[in-house]
Amino acid sequence: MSRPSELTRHALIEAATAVFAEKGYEGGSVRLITHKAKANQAAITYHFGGKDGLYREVLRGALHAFDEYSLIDEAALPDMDRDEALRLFLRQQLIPLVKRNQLSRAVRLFNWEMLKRTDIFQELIALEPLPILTTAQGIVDKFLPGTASPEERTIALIWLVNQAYIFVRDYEHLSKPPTNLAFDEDFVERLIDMLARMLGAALAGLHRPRQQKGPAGTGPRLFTA
Amino acid sequence: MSRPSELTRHALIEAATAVFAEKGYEGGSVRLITHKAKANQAAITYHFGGKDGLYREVLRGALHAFDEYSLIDEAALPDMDRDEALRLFLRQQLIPLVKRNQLSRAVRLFNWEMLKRTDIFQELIALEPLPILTTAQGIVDKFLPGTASPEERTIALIWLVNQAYIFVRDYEHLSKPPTNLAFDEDFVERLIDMLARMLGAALAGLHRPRQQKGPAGTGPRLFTA
DNA sequence: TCCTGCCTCAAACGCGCGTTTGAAATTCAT
DNA sequence: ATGAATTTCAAACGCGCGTTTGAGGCAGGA
Repeated sequence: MSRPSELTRHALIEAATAVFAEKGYEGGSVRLITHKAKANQAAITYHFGGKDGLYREVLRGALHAFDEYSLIDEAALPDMDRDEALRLFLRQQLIPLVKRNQLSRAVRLFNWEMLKRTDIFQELIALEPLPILTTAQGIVDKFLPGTASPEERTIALIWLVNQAYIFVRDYEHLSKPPTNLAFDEDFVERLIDMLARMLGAALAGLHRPRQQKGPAGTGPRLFTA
Repeated sequence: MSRPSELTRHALIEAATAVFAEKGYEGGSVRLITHKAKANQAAITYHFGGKDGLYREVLRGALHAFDEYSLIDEAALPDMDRDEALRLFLRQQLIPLVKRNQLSRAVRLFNWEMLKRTDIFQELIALEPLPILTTAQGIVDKFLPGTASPEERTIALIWLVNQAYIFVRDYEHLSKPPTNLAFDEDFVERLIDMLARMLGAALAGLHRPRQQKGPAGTGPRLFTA
């Protein structure tokens, strides 16, 4: 660890994590990263083989941060109340709005990957499932009955995972006119509460009787025009 | 219109609309656009003052396409059943999944603007409200009682607008492993139905008692886990 | 015919990007 | 201390980007 080479390695990963979390993979330039890390541009190629290798290391660190700092104990999830689990899940995802720590940077990184998937990310999660996804799947399973189709489960999963990211994505837009939302802790608490009620109702509503209005699934095609 | 200059002008706008709808503003290069339009690169600067001017024209066309081809008659909205309005709204937003027409390209353009807001877009909607937003606001108003706070209305609006885009964003990811969703018309119909039920329940659940687990209307009790 | 405004074109400009180069500096084992 | 391996460094390379240049084509009126 004290070997001088490890020093710049660590500084690069640290700087890259901050930059990629803020700007995404494409938006984060090696010039900015090396400047923040007080290192030479060539160091990235030397230590990581290139920008992609550095990003892979950053993603690994983010996955590790989830193991370490996650609000949700994966093992305790099955025994949890489903509304409580939903709230915990939302709180974890909305952390970047009020905190700046390792967990919030990890959430931001995964948020970017939701928007623009990277091959590097794709390969990484092919080996090991993303913690957020397994958690979300667990929550969905608490709401959907065993009779739900795989397709329904998949849609619900994708849907749930994206719910909090709507507000994480770029809250700077929302805090300026015409929206003017103030993202302080009180607001985020209200947001979590409101979202928890909405998402809970949405998921709970899934295995209720369908719309009485008509045969929704096989109804007339309106896409012809 | 038949003046030779109008010909390349129109070809440029046409090509630019397709390119920007597919790749967004930053991702769409003038070289690709001019190649598609069989025009010279300098023509963009000549006719529109630059890439931004061309994009402004594309956005104007998209707004016009909404006026022209929208599935939702803004005037008829207040008298519509709220679930029906929700379904129509979702159908309109999910059109890009199954059709490639002017409306679907407009939806895609606005989808990109949801992800990465452009100054050009920002200025445009400052003058005139976005049709999608007013429609969504109308639907939210159908669900939320007059007693709801402005903050709640705002959050619900932002939330609703983003719901369909989750699936529009990049359905190519979802149609490949490990998701493997087939985006044919039948599937999109089922998706609309499922989302309509979920979002309807979510919005309707908002002006119900808060996280009380008691009231019988809110859903099944959580005796299980 | 000549001129004048409109329009097109190939080429080049300046910039930021990720990466490579080759030598200097530093570290480490012998 | 010495030689080899490791690590840093400033500079440059090649590429794609949006834009500019300046010459040239092409009308229509005097």
